[in-house]
Amino acid sequence: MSKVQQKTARRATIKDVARDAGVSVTTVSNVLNGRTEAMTEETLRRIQETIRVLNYRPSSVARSLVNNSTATIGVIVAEIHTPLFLQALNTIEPLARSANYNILLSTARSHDDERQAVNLLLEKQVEGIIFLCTSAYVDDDYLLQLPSSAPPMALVNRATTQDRFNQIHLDNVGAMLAVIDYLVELGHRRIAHLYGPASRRSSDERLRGYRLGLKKHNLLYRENHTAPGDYLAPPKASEQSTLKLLNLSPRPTAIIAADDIVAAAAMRTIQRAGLKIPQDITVIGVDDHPFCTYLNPTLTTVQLPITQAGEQAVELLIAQMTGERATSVQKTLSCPLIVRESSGPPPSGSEE
Amino acid sequence: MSKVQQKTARRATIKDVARDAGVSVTTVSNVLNGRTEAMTEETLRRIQETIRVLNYRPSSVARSLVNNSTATIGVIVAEIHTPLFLQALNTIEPLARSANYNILLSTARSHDDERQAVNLLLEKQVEGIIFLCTSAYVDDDYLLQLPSSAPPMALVNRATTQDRFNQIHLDNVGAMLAVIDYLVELGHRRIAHLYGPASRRSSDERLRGYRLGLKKHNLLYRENHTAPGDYLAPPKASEQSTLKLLNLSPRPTAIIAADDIVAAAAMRTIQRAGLKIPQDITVIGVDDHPFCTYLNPTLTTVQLPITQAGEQAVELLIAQMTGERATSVQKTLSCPLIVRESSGPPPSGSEE
DNA sequence: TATAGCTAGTGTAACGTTACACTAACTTGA
DNA sequence: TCAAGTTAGTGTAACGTTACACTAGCTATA
Repeated sequence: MSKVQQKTARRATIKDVARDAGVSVTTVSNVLNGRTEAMTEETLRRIQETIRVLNYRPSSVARSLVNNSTATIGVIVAEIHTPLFLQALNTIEPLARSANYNILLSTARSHDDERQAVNLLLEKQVEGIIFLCTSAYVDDDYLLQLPSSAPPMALVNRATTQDRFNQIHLDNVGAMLAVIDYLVELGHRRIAHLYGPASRRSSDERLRGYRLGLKKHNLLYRENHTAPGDYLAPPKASEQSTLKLLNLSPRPTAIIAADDIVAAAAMRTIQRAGLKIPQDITVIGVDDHPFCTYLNPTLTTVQLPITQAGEQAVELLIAQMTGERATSVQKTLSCPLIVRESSGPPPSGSEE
Repeated sequence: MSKVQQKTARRATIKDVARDAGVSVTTVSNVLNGRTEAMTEETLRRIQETIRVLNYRPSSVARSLVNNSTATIGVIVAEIHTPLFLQALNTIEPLARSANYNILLSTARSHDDERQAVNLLLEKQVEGIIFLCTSAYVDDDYLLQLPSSAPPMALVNRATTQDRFNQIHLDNVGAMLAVIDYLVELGHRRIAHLYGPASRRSSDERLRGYRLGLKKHNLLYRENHTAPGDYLAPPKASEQSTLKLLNLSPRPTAIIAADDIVAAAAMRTIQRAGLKIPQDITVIGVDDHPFCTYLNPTLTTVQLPITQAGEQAVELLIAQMTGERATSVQKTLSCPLIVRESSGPPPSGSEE
């Protein structure tokens, strides 16, 4: 048996190509970078053939060093309880790739994790960082201390005090206002809210939107119409909160859940209590998980446009990285209400 | 106003640190790499202080070039219709990071996309590639042509003819056998199957497991007990297939869906036809999406251990990259049945 | 007091590529 | 015929780091 191929061959370099093709490295480099105007067909052909034979691929590490650019965007995904943020990568990556950027991915479960991830990405010389974040209350101490040589950043749904960063927020307050408008329009007067975990900024914002919405329509905010709907906790908690609401007399005619998971728990509890959705009670979620359309009835919900936010983050970053725009941008995306089967008018005779 | 800080400062390099600390670059490099034995406290302190002041971070690009190692693993996610594959990143990334590897992410929607992603990752000099894949029938032409300098690869759920790659497969046949065993044990005799899209290898494997299971228990394979349950198509198709099964007389007492999404569509169809799950009919899914526990009733399903597969892929790659193991490994993971509320004994009097 | 050995460093090639300044050989035209 | 211009290249510093070979200055010992 002839040992035709070595176990682990050394990667071919531009020098190997130059030597085998009988030209200088500069000429090969010119071919690699499309500068082929002043070049004989024969030379071009010979170089291309040599590249093919040696299975040569330029080292982007070396390129990065000399060009001082890695063509890489770092993405930190800090929210893992919902797949929405990871799924935004399905849009972010192709978009970045079409602009010739790669995605270096980090996940973060804690503030320290995030900090470590940022340091790692900075060492890797990424040219931009996207935070796909929890709206947890985290401070941004270390973000503020970043050197001026730090690349542009885009924070999706992440709290910060600085407008030196691009920021894309979700209009949680406005979304709740729209939900209440919708419910009142349908005739609901007793609207309950299963509020999210205290650790999330979004929980407060939605609760605020809920209260503002009630006020707007001259409805009383009742303490006992709210109960915890912690999507980070086992569903048991949300089920108990739902039961508590169902036992009120008069019963609320609509429940706005903290998110779709809590809404699903509420739906099960309601159905097991022998009530019909939406005939007896309306349920509305938040997130617009894909599974909303698989529930029975399908779930009316507030859509969180994370994918859209991710897209915009990429575009904002690329505009800054290419020098097309110098300043950072802050924007707030509205969250549309997606009406499905779980919402409808309150049962007749439900007036107080 | 004094111009204390430039708008975009140049990144500090090891030379800047050496100059400011009054030592050679070698000494700084020694500090960076923990070789501080032969060093006075004073020198060490001065260097560390200078690093802090200049906000210096070593360039991993330069390190990669000289060390000929990027400490990066490429991950290609080729399955985007289900979040399971992307969610595996929640495990893969921390695991890789704890071994000091970064994740360079690519998504792939087509064979060409995948090919392009591989080329990109090779240029980026990743030290290993993980395919988190569709089980679509794709050929592996270009994989076979990769040079011997290509890094180790781990294919999760991806077809290939070569055992030069690490491979982790899912035991679809065994899973279906186990489901049928379970159903027969409960007393079911008329078991239907909503089979997956023809483009997926897993669809065939599960159909084969279905037929083998029936045979094992001396049950007749009936053509009309199978119908398409294409999770890539709109749910309408699955609903119609379910209706077709419900209209059979005698009716099947159990339906095994192609995946959880199809199972959810089947459940809705069944419930709207006025039948109860599992009292009138059992429904079983495949995937174990998180939403299985939010359905009403909660869905009995076959768990696809993608996360576990991802973990093992990382471990296999790292073992090869560190030279701990030279050969590739092929393994098949079993897919456990997760029994929840949607399955139970057939209705009494359902014997033929 | 010569020298071997130690301590705390230093100097520089090399990694693979690109940018920039250069040039040999040919062509053109007055 | 020769200067100027063009064509098709070449040669090398530089990017930021590490590895490796080197050394100045001190101490201990015979």
